[in-house]
Amino acid sequence: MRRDIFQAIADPTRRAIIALVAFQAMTPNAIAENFNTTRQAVSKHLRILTECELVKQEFQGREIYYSLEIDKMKEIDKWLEQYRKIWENRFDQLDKVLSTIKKQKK
Amino acid sequence: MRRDIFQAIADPTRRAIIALVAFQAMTPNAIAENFNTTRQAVSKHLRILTECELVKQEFQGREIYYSLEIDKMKEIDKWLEQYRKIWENRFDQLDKVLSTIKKQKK
DNA sequence: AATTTGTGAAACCAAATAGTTGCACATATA
DNA sequence: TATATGTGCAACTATTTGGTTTCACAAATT
Repeated sequence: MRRDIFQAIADPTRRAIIALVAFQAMTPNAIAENFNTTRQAVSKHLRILTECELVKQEFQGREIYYSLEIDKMKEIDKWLEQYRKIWENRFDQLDKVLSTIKKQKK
Repeated sequence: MRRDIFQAIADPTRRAIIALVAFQAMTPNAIAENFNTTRQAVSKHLRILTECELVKQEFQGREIYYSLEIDKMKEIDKWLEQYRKIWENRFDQLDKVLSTIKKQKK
């Protein structure tokens, strides 16, 4: 069970759950109402998301509220960082090209 | 075969391939040298990456050079956007708290 | 022309995945 | 106290996944 964050967000249902609990903490039942699957299936997704700390649990009596652990999302951002540099560099190069064209016009 | 970009980056070998071809275009054989799997396994990963347009092929005789399609990476960035807003907002709120504390000190 | 090299694809396999049903159990509510 | 409710977990299943081996075939090289 290699439960890394990339594998966690690979499943579309899990991404939808993430989107739901990003705005407000929700119970498994409330979350499950939004999908065509059983509550147990959602529960399994929540377990995976909890295991890799993408969501956190808050116990309130017999209810469990799940909410997004936003810090963990930054790890994806961190991974993207190196590639963002690449596409920003390309923009820099485009800028150079554009400024060269402007100079030629003058 | 639902081949979306999130599923593509879920596999660690594929992320490693992405990292390799980000810097320079490489042939399947050259890529495979970096892993403990067969060339054919790498070929399958390349097929998946090509299918969801994360890498592009450049044919040169009988060799095929693979390189990163950086634009596609932006889709992940786009998905992260909504969550980036959240963590940036939280920073704003932290800023408010900090400035309130500073005021109280005065 | 014969051989080597670079590649993709098909057939097969073990493991992982996402789902289901059925359960256990603690907490509310009557 | 008896019942209803909210939840997680185990067992099972069909499908997907990542890997291997074997092959086909075109492009280079001899």
